[in-house]
Amino acid sequence: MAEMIKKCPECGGINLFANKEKGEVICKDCGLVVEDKMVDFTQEWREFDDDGAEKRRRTGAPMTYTQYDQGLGTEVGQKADLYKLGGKVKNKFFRLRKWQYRISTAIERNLKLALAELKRVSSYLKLPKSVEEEAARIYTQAVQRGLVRGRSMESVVAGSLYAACRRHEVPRTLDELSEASGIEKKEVGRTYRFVTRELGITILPSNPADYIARFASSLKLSAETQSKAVEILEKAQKAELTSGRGPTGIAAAALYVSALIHGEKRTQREVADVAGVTEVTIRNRYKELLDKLDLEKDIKKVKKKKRK
DNA sequence: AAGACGAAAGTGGTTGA
DNA sequence: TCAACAACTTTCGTCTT
Repeated sequence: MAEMIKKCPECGGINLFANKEKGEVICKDCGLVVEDKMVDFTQEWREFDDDGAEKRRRTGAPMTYTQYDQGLGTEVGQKADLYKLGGKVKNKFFRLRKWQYRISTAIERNLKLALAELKRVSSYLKLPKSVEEEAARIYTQAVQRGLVRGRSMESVVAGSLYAACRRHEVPRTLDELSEASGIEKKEVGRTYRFVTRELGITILPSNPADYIARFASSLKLSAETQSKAVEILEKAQKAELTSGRGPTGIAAAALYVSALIHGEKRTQREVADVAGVTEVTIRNRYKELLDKLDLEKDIKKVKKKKRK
């Protein structure tokens, strides 16, 4: 692409994220899909002979997981075909058809409802389409594996969405998902863990830097403050202050310090609220940051400036 | 008076026997 | 399966601006 889009037309955010795999550019602040036509023209296979080419080429209706039957459908035997068959075989096919019908309607009815719910929550959170698709895929798998049994459909939807967000590095906090779906935070977390474990979905621990952009914009902090916060985060990671800690807490603390240094002071309360952690957590992380990264001088500088 | 700080007790989840 | 444990929260009292 000759020219990169620098700002999100929706919210003016500068934190755009190019996901080549999905062919999209996403604004991490508001989730808007800024550009979805990053077409990859290269062919990912080579053709040696007609046979191989036949197998690898694909055409057909596009498949999507946000349709309950993925845009495809299977029915056992068409009626017209069945009457051509003899007695025994015909009976067998009728039995199969009946079972197919029973199983598929049960699953499909559930899926239809669930996907409607999924779309609702997803649009409430302004999640990009790619995340919605992923979540739908995860949910479909969960249903097929019978993981919904004993759990409410809504909580599994929320869990799937959360997992999809994490995989696409479009982080939403558990609190936000909880609010959007009306499911308790604990429950969302529980089903999230359950579903990812059962389906063997590996999720990289979320990077605190991913949260900075969104927190900063809801606190109306400047771009310098934001990049300083990311800088602090990097140092913190090298000092091994980040492992084992909640990423939102770290992100919040880094942002708080960075705001102090740039004279854009926000109270711990304010930062804590947007990050969905408590002031105490911010204080703890904040203290650690000061201890290990000697940022004291930076803060003192600001204080001196103020006195003048 | 509001915000920052710190101690203490409680919660939910992970881990290791 | 249970107890120890770490991270985080809630609550509350004290200090600072």
